[in-house]
Amino acid sequence: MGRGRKPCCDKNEVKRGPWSSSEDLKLITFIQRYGHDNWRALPKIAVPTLLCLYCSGLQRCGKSCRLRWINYLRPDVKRGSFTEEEEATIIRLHGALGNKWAKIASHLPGRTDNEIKNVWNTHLKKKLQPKTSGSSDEELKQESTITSSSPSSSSVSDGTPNTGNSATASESKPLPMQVDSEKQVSMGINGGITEAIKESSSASTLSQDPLNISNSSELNMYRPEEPSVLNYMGPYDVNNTLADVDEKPNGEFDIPSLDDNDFWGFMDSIESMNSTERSNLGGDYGAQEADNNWVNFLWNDLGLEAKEEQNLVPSLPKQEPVESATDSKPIHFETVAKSEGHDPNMLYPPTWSSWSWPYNSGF
DNA sequence: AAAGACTTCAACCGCGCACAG
DNA sequence: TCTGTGCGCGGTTGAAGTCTT
Repeated sequence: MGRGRKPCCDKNEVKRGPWSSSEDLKLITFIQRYGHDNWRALPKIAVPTLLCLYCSGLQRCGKSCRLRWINYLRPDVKRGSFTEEEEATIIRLHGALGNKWAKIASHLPGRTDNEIKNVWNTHLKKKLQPKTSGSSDEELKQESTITSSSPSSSSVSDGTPNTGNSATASESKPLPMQVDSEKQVSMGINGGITEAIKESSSASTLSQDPLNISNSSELNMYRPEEPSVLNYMGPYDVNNTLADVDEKPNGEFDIPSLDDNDFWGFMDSIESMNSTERSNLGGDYGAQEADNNWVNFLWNDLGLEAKEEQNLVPSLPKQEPVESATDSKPIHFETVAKSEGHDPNMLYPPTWSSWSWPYNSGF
């Protein structure tokens, strides 16, 4: 043997397994800053910048970064259970295409091939099994009714497959980091926000964007209630740590430099807290809800937002030379005042429409 | 309450394809 | 044409969660 493909990265050098919140944060800040034209190079860009005494940097294989981004982190990924309509579409397309998960996914905006593959293997295959083996005419008829009534069937036959990535404005807009409402509610870090979201998005949580809000009374509803990372009283001195996140008079925030050990240590500490520690905080800190903490922290607690009118993210240079490990630059975000009466103490959640997604490669 | 079985799904792996030099 | 490189895809794995006994 011996002549196989060269492995994309040295397994001894890259980290594997589940992603931590801070790794997610590092990945997304880098993608926002540099894009993802070259997945394999991404960790190489990231590592010298991120390498510091405390945190080991984004020591992930580019492939792993890509997977994490596509399947979990990208803003238009739709999470939560599949609707009956989506399931019917999968069944129909699987019948036509077979295990072409990526193709099937292209007809289901916001759904990833991996997710569809999982759903097929865990639910749909079993669901269909009794039908295919000993299916009665009644059952078959029922199935064909479901599939033929699927509104998305036209998009299949018209020969213009939806890429599934563009999330056109007329379609149901996915939330930034959308998760299903039940999961949202149990997420620890900003239970207040997510409770409000759940209440406000009564029947169709997926068809409307609960964060796309326009007046100040609605904004008030989304202010994080206690406990929040902003008043966290755990083992870290959060007040000191968060003092690094300077709010400027115009509503801008600077995320601390990536070699800011206090800040990143704090981020790491949140995810590493055990359930007892979380419950000691007195809030809705579920034992397994550490993932996405950074999402809530950034998007909701800090209210970060790309500047739509100035096209902030695309205007950043694709790559800036990093001269040395100590030459890291702060990742800088800006928030947008929602109105003239912008209250600097108010925490503004982002809206999907304020995201201007800069990358051509399918997003 | 505990142990084992089962389920779920994020992540990994290796391959094929496209493309550049 | 050949070779190397990178990306995307589909199959598979295994940790964690849930259910059953």
